[in-house]
Amino acid sequence: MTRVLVIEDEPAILRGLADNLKFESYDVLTAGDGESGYELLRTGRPDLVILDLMLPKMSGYDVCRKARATGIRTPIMMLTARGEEMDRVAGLDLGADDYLSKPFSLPELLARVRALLRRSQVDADGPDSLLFDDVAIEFAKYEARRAGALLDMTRKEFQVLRYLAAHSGKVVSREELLENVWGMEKYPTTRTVDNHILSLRTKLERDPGHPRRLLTVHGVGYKWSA
Amino acid sequence: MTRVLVIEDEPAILRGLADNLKFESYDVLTAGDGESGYELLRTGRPDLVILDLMLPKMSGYDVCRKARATGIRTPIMMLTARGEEMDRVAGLDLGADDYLSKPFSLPELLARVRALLRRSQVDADGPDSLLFDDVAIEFAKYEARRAGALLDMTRKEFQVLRYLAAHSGKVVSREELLENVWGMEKYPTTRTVDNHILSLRTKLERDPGHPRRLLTVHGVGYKWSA
DNA sequence: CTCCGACTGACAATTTCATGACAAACGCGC
DNA sequence: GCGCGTTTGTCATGAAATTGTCAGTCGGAG
Repeated sequence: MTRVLVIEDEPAILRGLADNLKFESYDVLTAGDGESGYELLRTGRPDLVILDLMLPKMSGYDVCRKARATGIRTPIMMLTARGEEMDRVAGLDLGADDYLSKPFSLPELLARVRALLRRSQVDADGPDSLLFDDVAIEFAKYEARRAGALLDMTRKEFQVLRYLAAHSGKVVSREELLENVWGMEKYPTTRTVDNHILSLRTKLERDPGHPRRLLTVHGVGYKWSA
Repeated sequence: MTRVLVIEDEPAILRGLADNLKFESYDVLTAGDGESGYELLRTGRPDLVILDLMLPKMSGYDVCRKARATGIRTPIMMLTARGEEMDRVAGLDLGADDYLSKPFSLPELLARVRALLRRSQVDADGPDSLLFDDVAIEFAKYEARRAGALLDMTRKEFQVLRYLAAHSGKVVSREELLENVWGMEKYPTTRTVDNHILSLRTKLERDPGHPRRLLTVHGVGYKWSA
């Protein structure tokens, strides 16, 4: 069963969310403050977290940041109180995956929960690390080394590489990459994908001009060759 | 060509959508109310429907429900007006595949349209792999090996081969191939088909001069012999 | 304000595709 | 078996589509 962790200090809202999620047949964990919430996030193996911004002991921001810093990639939906001037972008950059302002409509929250879960299922099966040639990559740490030396790779590059590696061998179209790595709210051109492939190649391939790992399949897309 | 049906009563929006979809080289059908929209949905063979919720004569809900009830599985993207208290859950249960709230960003709509279309095309006919003689083919990887060695095959070759193998034993006319592999809007010469058969034979047959897999049926077409 | 990553657009390089010509093979009637 | 019209095999070539690459812009984070 899918497990959802709700971290929220207002008992009425916490209760309402928990009941409704249970009714939708999710397994529900709850926490009333940031610290215990973070503990449950670490230990309870939730598939998704609904995280209030204003919390006792540790703020939602901090929970989110700390989780991401330690490699936890569980999808997080942030809740902000009415009138709170949440900087959506800042929140998303902390690693939250979606965000909703109170008061929210319950059906909308449930729809977003489903959407997040659906999306996370796609890239959840990505590998935690990659080893090939003289390269070692740890996705949790966003760290890549080549012959021991740190490579300067960007977030997007990690994401693109991880998605390709998650579907090792299978050809992935540019559209599929855009949809799953960038998300539907963004809409760069397919040319953008090529650029990231290009930079990945120059960093990872032995001979970037004749790639052996990040392969082009003309007219279709790219594929990762393990 | 991919055909999109837009059912929307506000002329400005209808026009805008139609123009932009045409610019993206879709074939566009339009309807201004629910009833005529439903008729076009039944008779126009669209590949996707963009459906406004509030419509004269028959609501978007009803169009969607009626379509699903009669076995029409065309992907449907629903549009909801700003401030409308749309119950997304109810909408989803009616069988809509995606939603967007007005005002929406055009690029996002187009991205979602592409995503929906791609998903609906995933279950294209044909086997996932082929094994015969000393050849092994995996279509998802666009990879063909002969005695272990990679063959350099093009996208069209994979597509043609897959279609023939999907109808193993049955004779397939050139016209049928052109329609199903190239698409109805393209119309190359039947000579083009022969060329692809030729290259497939030189790559896959033990003795390309005396094919045993890709057989010619004089005056009719080709067939795959498993 | 400055830097860096992300994105765009242009152009070049490459790959694939379609066409047409001609030769070869086929089917059929004699 | 022979001749003839039709269909298919084969190849070279140019067109078209796709991708590689780079420089420059934009916007947000520090």
